[in-house]
Amino acid sequence: MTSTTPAPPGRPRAFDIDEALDRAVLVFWSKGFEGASLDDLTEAMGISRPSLYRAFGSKEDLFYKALERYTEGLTSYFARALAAPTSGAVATAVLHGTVEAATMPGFPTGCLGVQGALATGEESRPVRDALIAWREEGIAHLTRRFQQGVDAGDLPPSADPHLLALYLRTVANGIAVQAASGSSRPELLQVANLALGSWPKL
Amino acid sequence: MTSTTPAPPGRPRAFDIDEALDRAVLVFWSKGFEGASLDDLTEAMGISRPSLYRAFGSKEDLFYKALERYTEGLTSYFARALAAPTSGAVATAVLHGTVEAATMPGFPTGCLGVQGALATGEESRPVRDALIAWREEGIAHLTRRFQQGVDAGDLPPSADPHLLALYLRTVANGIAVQAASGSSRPELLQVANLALGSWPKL
DNA sequence: GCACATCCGTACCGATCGGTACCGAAGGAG
DNA sequence: CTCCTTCGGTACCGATCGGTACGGATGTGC
Repeated sequence: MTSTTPAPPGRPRAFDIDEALDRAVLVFWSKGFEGASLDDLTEAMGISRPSLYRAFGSKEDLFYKALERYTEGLTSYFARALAAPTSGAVATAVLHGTVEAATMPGFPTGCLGVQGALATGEESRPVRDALIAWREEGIAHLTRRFQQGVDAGDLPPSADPHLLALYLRTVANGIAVQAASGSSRPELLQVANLALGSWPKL
Repeated sequence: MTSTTPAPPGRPRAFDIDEALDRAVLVFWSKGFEGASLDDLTEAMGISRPSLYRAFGSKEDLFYKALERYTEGLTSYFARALAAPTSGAVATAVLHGTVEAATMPGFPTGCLGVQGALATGEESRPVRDALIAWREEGIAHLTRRFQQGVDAGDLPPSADPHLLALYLRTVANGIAVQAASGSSRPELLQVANLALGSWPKL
């Protein structure tokens, strides 16, 4: 007996909501928001259409929840990378983590946060904007971390934290696109290491 | 009187086919292949639906022709960049050109070759694959150019032409994504210059 | 003039889109 | 047991999707 909520009224849900969400992540990841139809989603999740709507609200809400789960799961390397001891180690961990996450065997290639909705029609604009904000948030986290690096002296005083953060995010975006195009993990690791060659030295 | 084909039989076309194609480029560029509906396209092009089909075949064929026109027009900087005197000048021209093309005032942000169809549903896979091939072709051109650079001695003998080409394309992809996310031209120019800092020195 | 070929747009096609009304089933509370 | 709430799926909704049949218009070649 766990200490979870005692037991909600009504008929209990017959499927694992997190497992279903994981399946939705894979569909959105490989086909994008607009390319993923409700039939694609319900088939992959193993549930009927009304069940999906009861559990997640709408296709758009499902996407947001899938993005959240993706962030906390397959992209958790990012939060760990921010905790690396030096700014240089952060940069290395971010790019290496990006390469690994974007070329994970058994998963779609690339990054949900990039290819989920890069250019869309008018009605999917909120989703596109949410992904822009998602990427922007990553830049903001990196900027703060590199400002700490400047303050702590592991970056030169002349270093521009925002520029470095934008640079990392740009290279990570590019890696995601190349992974989606079929580039291999070893190739992209070389690219990441080459990009790290411009990292400011003390 | 020009020296074009004398005059085809039948009723002459009432619109400029290249101008219509330019409009289609803008629609595909900003909304992507899947996000661009036929109503979006016909409205922007100023022609009716059957006219579009007579002139271009299908939505998919229209996209391919739009991509071709985009390549020869707004992305012609790439061909010029390849003709720069040294490998380093090529790299600089490619990234600077990418930034400019991706942040051109009055045009959609980003790059049609990236956001036109990055992740799609099953039925749009040929379009996605065509864009992968389009980007791959750019890498192949750069690889050959940098091999010339190694042979000519403007790159160190240890330089890997393919890796350098993949690196440039990766950064260019990332710049395109960031431009589509709203990053400014000056910001991205700084990013491009930072990326060029890893360029191998003689 | 007459054929002929191509273009024009209106009005339509079946298919698929995202989303929901409905009703029976399955649980807890009294 | 009865009530109540939520879940289950079938079967459907209007809207939009990409694509086309068709009849009138407009040009060239004879």
